[in-house]
Amino acid sequence: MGKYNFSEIEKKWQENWEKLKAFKVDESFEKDKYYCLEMFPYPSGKLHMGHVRNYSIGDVIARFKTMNGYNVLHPIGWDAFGLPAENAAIKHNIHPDKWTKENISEMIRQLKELGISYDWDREVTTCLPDYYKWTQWIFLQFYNNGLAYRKKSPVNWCTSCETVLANEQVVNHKCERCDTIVIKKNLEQWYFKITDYAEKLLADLAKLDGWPEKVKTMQENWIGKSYGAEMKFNIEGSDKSLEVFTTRPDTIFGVTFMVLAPEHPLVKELVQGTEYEGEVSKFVGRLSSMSDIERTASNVEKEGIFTGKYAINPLNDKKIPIYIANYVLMDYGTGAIMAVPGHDERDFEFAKKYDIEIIPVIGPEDLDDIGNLDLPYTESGIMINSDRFNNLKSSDASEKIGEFIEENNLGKRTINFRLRDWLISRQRYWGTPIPVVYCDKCGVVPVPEEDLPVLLPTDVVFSGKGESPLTTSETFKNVQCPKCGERAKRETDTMDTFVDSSWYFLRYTDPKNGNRIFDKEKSGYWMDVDQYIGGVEHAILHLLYARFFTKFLYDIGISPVDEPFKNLLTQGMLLKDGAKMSKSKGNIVSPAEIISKYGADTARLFILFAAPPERDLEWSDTAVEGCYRFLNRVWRLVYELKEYKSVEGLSIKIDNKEDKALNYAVNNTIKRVTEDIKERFNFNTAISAVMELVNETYKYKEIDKDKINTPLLTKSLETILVLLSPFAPHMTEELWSLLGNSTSIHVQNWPKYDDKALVKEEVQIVIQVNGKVRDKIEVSKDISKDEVESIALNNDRIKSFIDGKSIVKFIYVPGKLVNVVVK
RNA sequence: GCCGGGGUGGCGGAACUGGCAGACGCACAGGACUUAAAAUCCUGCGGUCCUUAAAGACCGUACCGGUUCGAUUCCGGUCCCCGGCACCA
Repeated sequence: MGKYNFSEIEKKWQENWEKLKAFKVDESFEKDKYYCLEMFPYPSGKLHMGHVRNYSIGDVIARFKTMNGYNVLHPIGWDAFGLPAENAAIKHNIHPDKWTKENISEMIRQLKELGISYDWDREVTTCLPDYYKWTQWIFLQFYNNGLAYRKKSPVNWCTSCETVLANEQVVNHKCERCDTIVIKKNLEQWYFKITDYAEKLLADLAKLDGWPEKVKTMQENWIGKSYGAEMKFNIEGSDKSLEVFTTRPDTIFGVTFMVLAPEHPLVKELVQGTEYEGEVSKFVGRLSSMSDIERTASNVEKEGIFTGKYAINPLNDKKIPIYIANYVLMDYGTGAIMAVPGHDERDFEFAKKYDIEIIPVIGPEDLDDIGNLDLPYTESGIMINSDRFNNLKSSDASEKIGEFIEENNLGKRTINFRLRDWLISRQRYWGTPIPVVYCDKCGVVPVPEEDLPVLLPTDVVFSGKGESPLTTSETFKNVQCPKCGERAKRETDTMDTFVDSSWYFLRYTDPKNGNRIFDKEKSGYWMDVDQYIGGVEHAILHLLYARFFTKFLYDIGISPVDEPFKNLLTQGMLLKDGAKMSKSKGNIVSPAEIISKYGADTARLFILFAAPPERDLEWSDTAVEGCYRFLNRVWRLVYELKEYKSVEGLSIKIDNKEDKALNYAVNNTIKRVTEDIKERFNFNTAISAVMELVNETYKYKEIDKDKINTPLLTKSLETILVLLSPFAPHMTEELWSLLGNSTSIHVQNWPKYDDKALVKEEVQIVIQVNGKVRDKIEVSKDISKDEVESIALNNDRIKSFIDGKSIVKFIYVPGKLVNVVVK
């Protein structure tokens, strides 16, 4: 008998699929489309198990949809700009371009080894000019619409590497490369105005029924919408005033002090020339030299300093001291707060420490004595000490006070978001150049569309220090102003790589288009992405940015949809020995190792069988072995029985008990596998179901040789192979052709089950007494309640349990169980 | 602190709409085949008790309580684990 030689089989079919372009997309637009997308990888050079899981999940879905008659777009590409390439350049003296391209070809090889059904003609690579030209084009659209702007603002800075770091390159407040604590530095940088879309990004989360609740909640929290009021507090003895934002206008009569962030622009002015100036600037200086980690660690004690100045509460003209303190953040709200120690934990702690007055203004409804109120009281309740608003419910008071301040021009009701604008400048070489020129005469001049792409130069020096390596390229830096033709300087920063990945799914719809970002008809046909699959670590950044881009491109008439991803599946992490697989922990299992030992089909099968896709997956070497054994078992079964392959079109006749059982199993398995894949993505139970059918078929072949129903047996074998084909594409293809089929198993129609085969004449009914199973009986499926009742009550075993007791109730769930309730 | 997910045999997990808890697989044990081993095939496999045995009884889905004829599933409360956010005014 032929042995299951996985390495030979896998190689053979991979070459075959490649030659035939087996998974090339049909662009006729006639069939219903299905766009199945896995998050494209960074080309690190090596696939890890997380990739294998990601692409295996996507591949099963893509193949399943194809077999169900959909025109499936299943592309792959490379998120190819980024820091590791530049680090390699510094460390190994290899150009990022070369390093990246070598990694890509290595990863292509590994992906092909896994047998994923990609259309390799639609590859997208973000570091190639034919892609980043359009990234730059999008930048210009943002710029022209006022959504790309420059601003000076504090950014993450590593003092050792002498460069700006992206948020994602700051791990635990430290530089991921050298572990130096990151500080803030004031730099002029480019931003995308994502805050203009805060409201839409939040509201449209409600449309995303196919997204996990978890991801939506994370985005909601990240956007952080809060309703409140903005109010002006005049400063005593000054024509200046302080603006504050509060979500609790109802507490305004309890304001006993104000606090400014140390970076607040008015701080200097408030203390200038006063006895407080020295101490205050010392305090501010000390805080600004602190790293984020020192300043914002959760257990840091509140500390502050009095400015010597007072503000006036606009509602009761009360004079309140102005402080500066570490716990107020410049980048939320207005950078200044009205402090209500009676009803806010933080203000309370501060007031206690600096001995500031505390006035309660809200109490619980059943409060008898204000003296008994436990402060700080942060709940809602009934207003006290609040002049004409006394005795109102605090929620109503919020409204009333909001109206009052608007009527009296003291402020306005407003909404605040936590979301900040997106800083996209990076002092990096290996990224998309920002298409902008600075001219002494004309100022900021965008590069005209017809001059795109602004190409990355190659004559640069990688020192790993200081400014962008692009500043070392004279040919790049020095240009003519596109407007006036005078000498000008090119922007030498590149864009955050998250910009590149924010629109790649749109480019897949028309990846080769040289004239436009993508064809309208094509993107209209393919978008939106029906199923997006990736790690939950992208829940906020990538998925929020991609939504932002899509909405913007929709608004300017480019994107056909305003939400990119209809359904999102976030896969769980891979664990080994209870910990996340990671290089630093040394608990990595390499896909290459598993593939060479057991083959890609086993690797795929295990990773889908061991846990449902959303859950974390614990690696088990012995369980991998088990999956390998299962594939061998299927191999032997089909190999041994291949001579039974029946003549096409022969109808299946079922007449004995064994045939009926196998026929039931075949149809039931089709039903279960179909539902498990289609409705729940529960690949683990789908695979279990196929295993059961394999077991059944093994049993069946042990009956008398002359009793074997050849067409039925063939049907069973073919069903096993077809149902298993999305999971183990190589082995099933080999066995399929061994059974004499001339077309690929992967173009077969997904099997349909026969309802009639699933009807059992005899059903098993469980008999319970008081909810406990006491016996099981076989009865006709159409049996009436009265008949069941009489059978149950005359059953000897049941009799012994109801003997001497009276029957209170008789419950019959048709086809399932009866429950005799006795007392 | 807030938000999300989870807690079921020795292990991964199943039970989809309130109806037989533990499918399928792993590990383990016993047996068949074999000179032997591997592979393969068969059998057993939640706990306690009882019995010569067949069988049977009771307990059991983190914990406590509730609803129900019936709860892993629904409700109230408690504990623990994992993930995200966090001085957000």
